[in-house]
This record gives sequence, C-alpha cells and structure tokens, in this order.
Amino acid sequence: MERSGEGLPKVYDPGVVEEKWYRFWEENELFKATMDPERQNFCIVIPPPNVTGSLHMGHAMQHTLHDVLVRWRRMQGYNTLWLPGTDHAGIATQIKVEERLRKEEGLTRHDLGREKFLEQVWAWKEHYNQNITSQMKKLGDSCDWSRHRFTMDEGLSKAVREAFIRLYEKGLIYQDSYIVNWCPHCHTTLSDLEVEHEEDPGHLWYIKYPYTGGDGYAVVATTRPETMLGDTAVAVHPEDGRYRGMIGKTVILPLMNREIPVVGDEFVDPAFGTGMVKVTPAHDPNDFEIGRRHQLPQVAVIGEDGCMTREAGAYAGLPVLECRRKVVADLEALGLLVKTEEHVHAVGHCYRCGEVVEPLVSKQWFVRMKPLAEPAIKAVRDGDIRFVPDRFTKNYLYWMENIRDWCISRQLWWGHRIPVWTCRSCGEQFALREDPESCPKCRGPKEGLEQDPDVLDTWFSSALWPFSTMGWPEETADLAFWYPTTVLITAYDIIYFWVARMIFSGLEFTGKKPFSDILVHGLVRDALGRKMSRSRGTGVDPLELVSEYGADALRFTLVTGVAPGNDTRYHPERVEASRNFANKIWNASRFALMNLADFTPPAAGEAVSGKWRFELVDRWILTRFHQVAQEVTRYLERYEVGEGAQTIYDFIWSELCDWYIEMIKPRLYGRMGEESRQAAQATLFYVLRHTLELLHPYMPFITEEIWQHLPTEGLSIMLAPWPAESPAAEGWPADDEEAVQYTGMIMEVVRAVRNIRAEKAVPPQRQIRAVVHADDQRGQVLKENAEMISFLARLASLTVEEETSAPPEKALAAVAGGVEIFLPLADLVDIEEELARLRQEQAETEAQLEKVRQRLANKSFLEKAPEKVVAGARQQLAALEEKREKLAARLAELEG
RNA sequence: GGGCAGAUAGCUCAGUCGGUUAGAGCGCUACGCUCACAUCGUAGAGGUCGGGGGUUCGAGUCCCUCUCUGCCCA
Repeated sequence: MERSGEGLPKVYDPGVVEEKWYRFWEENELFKATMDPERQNFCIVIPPPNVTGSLHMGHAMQHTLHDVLVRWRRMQGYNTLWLPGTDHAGIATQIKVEERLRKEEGLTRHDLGREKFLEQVWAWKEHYNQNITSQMKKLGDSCDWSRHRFTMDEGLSKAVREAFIRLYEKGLIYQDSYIVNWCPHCHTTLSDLEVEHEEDPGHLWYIKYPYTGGDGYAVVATTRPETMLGDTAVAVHPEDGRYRGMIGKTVILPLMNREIPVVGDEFVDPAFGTGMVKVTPAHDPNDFEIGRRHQLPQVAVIGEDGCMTREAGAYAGLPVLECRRKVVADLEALGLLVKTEEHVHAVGHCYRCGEVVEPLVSKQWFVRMKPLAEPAIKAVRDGDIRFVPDRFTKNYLYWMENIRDWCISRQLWWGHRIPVWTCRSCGEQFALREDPESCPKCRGPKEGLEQDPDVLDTWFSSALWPFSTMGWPEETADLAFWYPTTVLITAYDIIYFWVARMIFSGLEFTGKKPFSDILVHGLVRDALGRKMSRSRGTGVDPLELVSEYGADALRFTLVTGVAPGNDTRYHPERVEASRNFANKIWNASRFALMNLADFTPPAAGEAVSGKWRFELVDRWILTRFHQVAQEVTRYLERYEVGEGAQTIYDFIWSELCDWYIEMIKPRLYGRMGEESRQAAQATLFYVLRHTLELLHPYMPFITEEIWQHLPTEGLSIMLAPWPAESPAAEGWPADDEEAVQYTGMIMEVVRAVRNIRAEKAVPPQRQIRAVVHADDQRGQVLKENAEMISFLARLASLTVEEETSAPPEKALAAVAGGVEIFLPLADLVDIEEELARLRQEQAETEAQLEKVRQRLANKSFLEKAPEKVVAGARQQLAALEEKREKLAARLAELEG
C-alpha cells in the first residue's frame, strides 16, 4: 500500500474510494458482531425500512446516527451488533403492487387470486429489499449483514404466531363487531393511529325532524347529512333546559319516515349547533357509543365500497358524496332544511392513500390494551426506559394512559394470516400455533376448517422486532446475548405506532424491556420546510447526493446543525460545505504525507519523551487534541451526535489546519534544524492520525483512505482504539495548559500584525519589520518562536525588546496578548489616523474594563460566584488594565 | 379544547449543570492563485437572542405572561 502523499490528487474523489473500502470491510468481516462475554455490549436493531421502495433522506439521517454510534462503540471495544432488516409493510406494499398490476397488466389482485398475487408481492419484496441493502452499503452502514431479517421470514412469522396465540389464550385478543375505520380505497380497516385528521372546510346543515304527532320540529345540525338515512335517534344533553322535556318523545326521520326516539346523553355538547344532534350508531364513533348506551339499533347505510346500501332506500347505490347532495336537495324541496353554514371540521384520511376514511361497524380482531399498557407505563415512568430528548416521554405516557383497544385485523392479502380457524361442521373457533389437520373439537377433517381470511396489522409484527429478530420464541444464543438491546433510534412520528408497541410487547413476551434508551430524531424536510415527498417532486434521493458529493459529506451534513429530536431542512449548500470539509481534510493529509515521507513513527512501546525536541506549539496541539477527544466522547455518550461532529470540524479546520500546520511549515521545510523538524513530523503524524480516528464514525470512507496512506499499523481504522487516553500516557508532551496560554498569545500577536497590514493595505509581498515590547516570560516565548511568528505574519524580522525600551520612531502600534507590537512603517504612518485608531481601541478597552470592575465591586458576586469565575474576572481585569496602560503610554507618546 | 416544539446575524440553524466579548454554514465587503487546499487563505461588516414581567451577584439559558408559526392528540 502506498504510504506517501506523492501522486495523491488535489481534489478528493469519493467514488472509487468508497466502493473500495466498503468491499474491504465486508471481505474482512469487520461488521460482524463479536460475542465476547468479557466485553460490554452495544446493540441496535434497525427500524426496518418498508420494502415498498427506496430509502429517502430521513433513512439516510437515521442510519447515519446508527452508524456513528455503532462505529464509535466498536472502536471503544464493545461487542457491537447493528442488526439490519426490512418490513413487509402490509398496506403500503400491497397498494404498490396492485398499482403496478393495474398499470402494466390492467389486472386487479382478484383477477390473479390470492396465491398468484402473493407471488408477485414476494418478487417485489426481493427486488426492493436488494435495493435497500445496496443503498445502505453506499452510505457506509456497518451493519452485520449476516443477521439481516425480514418481518415475514419464517422465524419472524413463527414469532408473530406465537405472540398471537399467547394473547389469545390469555383472553387479550377478542373478536367484536365494533365501529372501525374503513378505507374504501385500500378496502381494509385501519387502526385509530392510521387515520390522519385534517381540518377540511365543509358545511353544517340544520335539518328539521318533525315530532311525532305533528307538534313542531326538532332541529339537528350535521356535517354529514347523508348519514341521516341511518339515524336511529336524536340526542340532547340531559341537563339542557331547552330540551329536557323532549327526552322520551319521538321524531319522524325525514326521507325514511322512520320513527326514532329523542334520548338524553351527556356526550352531547349543548353549544354545538342547536344542541340537538342526530345519532347514527353505524357510521360515527361517538354515535356508536351513544347507541350502545341506549340500546339503539345500528342501521348501516354506507357499504365497504363507499356507496349507499340497500338500507338507504331510494339512495341505494349512490356514492357518499353524491348521496349527500341529493339528500340536501330533497330536504330543501321538502322545506326541512333550515339553513346551511360554512364549517371547518376534522376529516379522517387514510395514512397510506389519503382517501377519506369511512367509520363503519364491522367484525374485527382487537387486542385488549389496558393490561398490556400498565407495565409499559411503569417501565418508562420508573426510568428503566428513557427517551432522549426527555420531552417525548410525556407524549408516550399520555398516549399509553389513554390507550384504546387495538384493531389488528386487516382485509389484505400481504401479511401474516390470522391463525384462527372455524370448523364448518361444529362451529368451533380456535387459534393454533401449527396449521391444523383436523378440528380439535369434533375431529372433522381439514377440508372443513376455514381460516380467517384477514392478515394482521403490520405493526403487530414490527412490535416483536427487537426479539423476533434474535430468534424468539426459541431461546437462541443471540437472544440470550444481545437482548435487551441498547438503544433504539427512530423518528418521533412512529413513537405510538412502533416504539410504544415494542415496549409492551417486549415486556409481555420476554419479560424484559426491549431497549434501555430511545433516541428520537426529527424529520428531514425540503428547503421550504415541507415534508419530502416523491409524488410532489420535493423528495431528494440520497444516492444522487452520494454520487455527487460522497457518502461522507452526506452523512456529515445530516447529523450536524440538528438539535436532537428537531426537524431539519435539506439545503444543498450544506452538503457542499461538508464536501469542502472532506476536501480540506484530504489536502491537509496530502500536505502531511508529503512531509512525512522520511518519517519513521515510534515503534510500539518506544519512549517518545526525549526522542524528539518538542516545541511550544507541539505541546499546544497535543493538549488541544486530547481536550477535543474528551469533548467528542462526552457528546457521543449523551447522544449529542451533531455537537460532536461540530467539535471535530472546528478543531480540524480552525486549529489543526489554520494554525498548527501553518505554524510548523518553517520547521518542516528544515529551516529550524533536523531535531525540530522531526518533532513537528511526529506531532503532526500523531494528531492527524488520531483525529482521523475521532472523525471515523462520521466520515468512515475518507478517514480509512487517509489512515491507510499514513505510516500506521493495523488492518483498518475501524479497529483502531478510540482515542480515549491522553497522549501524555505514551509520553507525549500533552496536558499543558501553559502551552495553550502562550500559543494563544502568539496567535493574538500574529492576528494583530495581520490586522494592521490589512487595515493599512500593506501589500502582501512587502515584508515588514516588527518590534515587540514584552515582559521576560512572554519575551522569551516570542524569541523562541520568532521564526514561526515571522512566517505567519509575513515579517522580515521580529525583534523582542524590554517593556521599558524606547519605541521605534514612526511606527504603527497595537496591544495584543499582553505585549506591545510596533510596525515601523514610516511611509504609512499618519499620526492623526493612528491617534484615532488607538483612541478607539482605548475606548473599547475602557468599556470592557468598566464592566469587569463593576462585577468585581459587587460584594454578592465575590461571595456567591464560584471561585473559578471570580478568578477569571480578576485575570481579565489585570489583562485589561495592562492593555489600557500600554495604550495610554502609546497615546501619550504620539500626542507629546 | 389539551399538549409539545420553534421564534438567536441577510438566509438556514447550533448553543448540553445559568458564568468573560453569543457561534457555524451559506451570503456580503476588501485583499490574495504565499511550494496541502480557490471545494482555498487573510482581514472585516453584521445580532437590544419574539414582546413584557420575575428569580439571581449574573439570564439566549430558569419561572410567569402575551404574540406569531408548526406539530401531535381529542
């Protein structure tokens, strides 16, 4: 392998590099989980993407979060497992396949039949599963592919059936005729969660219902007049003085001429409409409850096809909306329509297809939730399971505490078939782990048994994911070793759908929580803040960005500048910025490699101290490196992934590149002698190498590429230990606060000179002289680093004199870092300008000084503030006073 | 109706136990192709941290309140 910078291109080209290293990692099985009982575990199961299609930006962000944490823990020496997989996504996938079937072959699933249709869905699944896998590989995701799972794999299907049977046998699964959400387009029920409420503009119609016996009218207000055909009562609030006398009377339902009662029910809001509402138990969830309370009949006037049923009499066969128009027109003709108001109301839409959901009564399977929710509430409340950020805890608890039974049957073909059979001969209904050979009761033959045609809600199987993927219900080695998992990383929009259900399922079926931490992230939106959507054309394909900017750049972009749990907007400029960062690293490394060609790193265990003559800035960068490594570690421990990235970014760009590399150039060019050169080489090598290791979880490809070019040992940067220890542990001169102080002073001096140069428009080519007046210690440091400072500030010479020396004639001056800097540029000195400039600075100094003085004059501050803060203020005061004196002296000279 | 976010530089956003002079990217101004990098460098402009009140020695950060925006639930 080439270990030198010669021949490296000037611009980093991610394409080839990324493919090469991913293959290398896979071939060497570096993602494969280790199972060493001596080490700690770090385990994540992926939120399985739907096999409906390809990954979007949200997945890319989520997977980056996964990969950063996994790669980091792996470097820390944990047993790590990131278990990948995909979800069969019942409704979504079935819709996609049906759509394709209709478009390409003009067929419906019924034309094919259940078996043939499912073959097609499986083929679809194979294709998109493959697609998703290859996308994840392009992003650099380090998951253990040998453990890839699919929710309809044999083992996972077995888990689903086991879970169903256990709940069934416990009496927690029941079948009931209940009002459910029906999607007329998808032709299936939906759980309450799968209905999205939107505020839609509509109308409020006021309709007269004549009292029986011709004694006036009851006036009801409704947003859905067509449902009146199925009304079986009118309701008022029992305390409503206006109508109390009406309870018990009957009205004649117009258009149907049916006599229905007026009932009193506390659900009715006296302030809504007239305070009298129509009750349609078969088509409204609230009316359904009222109906149950008053034993009202249910008249189903809307069918599963979204059209009126025979019960609707003359309106039978009409689609709902058409029926609505006709009912309104007919009422008007009869003089029964009092008025029509504009009204905005919440309308339920199918979360998959967007169709308006029709509430209707249907026989479905439900999970009794109360008993399951209790332990799930306790686990979170007791802190056994923790949401990060914490604010999501509240949402979770609220939902769990108000949980309603879960409708789990879906009228689909794609999914886990409900394992319940009915015997046609004896009528017995039973649920079984294995498909039955005969009726367990009457011993009737298999042919006489009929399996429930429905499948289970997809989320029923997703709920088992953390343990079904490990082999449950078998007691496998994986289950014993990896379960419970460490952290679940997911978006906030599926906390109820998925996270909550995994928690109660885990507790119910394994007796253990499925994970300890839940890292919740936000959504990736487009530049205008809209949800990305392929159909609207606002979706961005992460793979296009990978090929344009590189996976590292995309990954870095997606985790920086995002607060935990917050949404983020996608801006191409940000990926560009990350690409530029990669290029910056690339070039800094190129520079390093060019200058390390003749460098031999210390052998393992070889003493470093005494081997090289380190200088101030070496101690500084080594100190800073370790501080940064500690900060990054702290951030990652707290799941502050973005802050960690920002910290590394700033260190690399602003400290390593802008300063350190510039500072050591004269040494590397050999101007300061061989010993100094080697010390600079050694330090640069050390810091660059370990900084790459810090960055590796975020930008795995470029860091591996450069790391492999450096004179490092080891198979891969993936296996390098996380830089936890101070360089001082191996004898490097680190942890040197004094070096940080003095380097800071040097930077200030350099900045001051550059500042004057820029302000006075000194041509960059013009080398100028500088004289510095400093105390002994600072003067010493400046003298030792004079060559370096001259290089950085483009000085012809730097002379250090005592503070009491006479200042040079006709010089520009600045006070910085506690020293006075003079630039004798007679031709550029304009006394008046110079006075103005210094006075300005003096005023600023004075203002700051005043603030600090006030703080220190405050007795409470001295008493109550921590000592560190007070000491800091005192130091600042001293520094400012020093500066003010120097400025004053300079002003006096010029004025005098 | 209840709950939760957000409101910080021209734009998009960070800012984790309250503690010097509030940061980044992009954009802007001036200068510079200095032998790693113009996907760059140097210097700079730009913010009463949504309004008001409070707690505190000290508030972008904690409490109360109001305004606007978004999301979730009913």
